[in-house]
Amino acid sequence: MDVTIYEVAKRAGVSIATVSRALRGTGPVAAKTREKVLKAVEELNFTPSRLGVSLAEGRHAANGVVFPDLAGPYYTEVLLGYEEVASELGRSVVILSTKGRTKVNDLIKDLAGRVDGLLVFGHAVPDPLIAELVRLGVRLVVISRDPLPGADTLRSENTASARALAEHLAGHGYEHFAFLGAPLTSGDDVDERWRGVRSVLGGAIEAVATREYTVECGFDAAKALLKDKRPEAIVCSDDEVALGALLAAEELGLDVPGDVAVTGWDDIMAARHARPALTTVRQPMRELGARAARALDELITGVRDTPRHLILTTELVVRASCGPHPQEVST
Amino acid sequence: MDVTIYEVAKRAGVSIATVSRALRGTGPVAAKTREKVLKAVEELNFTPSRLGVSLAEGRHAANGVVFPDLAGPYYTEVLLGYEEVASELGRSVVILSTKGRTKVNDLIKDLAGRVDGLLVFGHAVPDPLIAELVRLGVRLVVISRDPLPGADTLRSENTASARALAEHLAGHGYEHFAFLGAPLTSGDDVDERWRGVRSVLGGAIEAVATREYTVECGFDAAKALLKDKRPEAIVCSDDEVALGALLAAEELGLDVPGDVAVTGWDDIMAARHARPALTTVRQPMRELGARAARALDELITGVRDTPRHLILTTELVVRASCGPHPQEVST
DNA sequence: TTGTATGCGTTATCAC
DNA sequence: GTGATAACGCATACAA
Repeated sequence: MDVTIYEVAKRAGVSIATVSRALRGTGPVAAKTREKVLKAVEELNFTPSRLGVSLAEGRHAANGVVFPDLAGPYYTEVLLGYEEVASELGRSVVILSTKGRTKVNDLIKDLAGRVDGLLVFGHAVPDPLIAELVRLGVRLVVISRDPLPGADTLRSENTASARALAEHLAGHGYEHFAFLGAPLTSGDDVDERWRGVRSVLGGAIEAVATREYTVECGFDAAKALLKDKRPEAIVCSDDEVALGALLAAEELGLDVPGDVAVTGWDDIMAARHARPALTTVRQPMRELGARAARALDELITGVRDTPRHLILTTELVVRASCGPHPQEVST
Repeated sequence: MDVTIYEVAKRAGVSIATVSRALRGTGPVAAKTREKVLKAVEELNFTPSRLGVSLAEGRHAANGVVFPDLAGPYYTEVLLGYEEVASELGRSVVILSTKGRTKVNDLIKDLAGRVDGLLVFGHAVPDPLIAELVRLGVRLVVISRDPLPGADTLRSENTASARALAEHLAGHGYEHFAFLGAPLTSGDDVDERWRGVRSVLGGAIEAVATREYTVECGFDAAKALLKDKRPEAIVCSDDEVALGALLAAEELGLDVPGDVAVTGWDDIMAARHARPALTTVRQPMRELGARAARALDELITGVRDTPRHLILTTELVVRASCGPHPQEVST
């Protein structure tokens, strides 16, 4: 990556304008000339400098993505869907993880300066900074959050699914519930799930915090919870916390769902393989990422310039962990 | 991100050279002048264009990473270690996934054109292309592979660990083994593990292919294997395949390790939580990524210009899945 | 159909 | 201490 368009032009005996035209097919070039150019390109092994192209075109041909962490399948799946579509659209993906990072704002601003648009997970970017980015004209898609002025938002449906899940559990006859996975930040996915189940179960459900949304944290919190008072059913914020809860129950010698029912959220691959198989709400993670990439592309190319707020549908997946069912449902 | 250095200069009543100097602290600037500049910068909300800076500096301040997929904790962990250190060193990370991608070579070349150096996982980049990249002068760190001319390579130790694992299993008295996870490409991690165990177990162990290194594939392959002839111990290429094998055994009503022993590799978080807890070989995934980032930085900055081939040490982690032990080992 | 010249936004080398 | 100005590598109006 050292040879420039000038050397190609000289070797082919043409001007750099002609080389550029021949290579990108913009403007007319005589067949014979084109051949000379291509030959020179071949011989010199020329590849246009990305920097030069970007500077001249006024675009990076790259998208950014900001996430808190990459732990667990959720972020990974969304990221893969995002990268795949971005790549299809000719855009690279620049990543930024914020967890445990100092000077997050600077990092995010720097990132914003090297891409045409940004995908942001939940609260990985502080709200004031989001507002500032919007003000600066940065194309933004925010995932798993309430609608935000100036940016696209994209999420899976939570409230109705949460209600459906709660009603299903109530149908099992349970009367004492716990919601594991604290709804720390309002307006995000977990908060919506919490509100959804509570709107059905009311005072019969109590929120219990986990430090993070991981198997480990779910395990710790569930163990403490189950030792203390024992709810009949634990509604977890996500599958990983739920897997932790299953392990905690086992360690305490409790049967699931016999002694305590457990449910998750997301339907990650491990949910189906858990013992017992996990009742959960399926969320289209891959598609979330893919849609985000397309939405960002629309914003960047200017096909659309008014923000859009999309909600993807989810599906209640009933398996064994929430209790016995007359006719076995397999998924 | 629209205001240029010229507007700042005009507003501050100085030249662009002075603005640049004031901002990056290169060259002398009168205290009073600096203040004027900073004020103008503040008022206009100026941020130097990444493109302009990169073009002038002749560097991208970005690293690339090419992986086949992001499925499972292994790639994710390495990636996080890599991104963390790269970020510390002031470099962004541009990702590229090759799985199911057409025109992989073009994508990789494009990526190479927008970064200062590349981290490559195993065989995510075809060997001929690696050679070409080396020829083009691209700084390269290849992970989990045999040493390669012109590039750094970095991996965890495999052979000795595999031998230790095999000897441990032999110590249990087993006589018929299977290696689950076909060593498809020679010179990579799984191939080394296979050779290592075979060097100890000889004809007593047989290789069985999995389509990929995932729980699903491990499950399928293990089920077929266990239905057919039943080895006393299954040595899996990695923890995910091993988790699949555990599930397969359970589905077939087999006890682990009573009916069949199972071992993994990597020591991902789920290994400790598996039932039974998985005997495995711990590999420092995070550190692998971190080291890769530092190595790349050395290559890019020119601190070092001869390739280095590093091997990180691993640790045999004996848990319950390989059989009963006199004194219980907990990890 | 082709070439010239300018712009893109910086940094850095010189003069002053 | 400061200011012109030449790179950096390309795309593209505009002229020819």
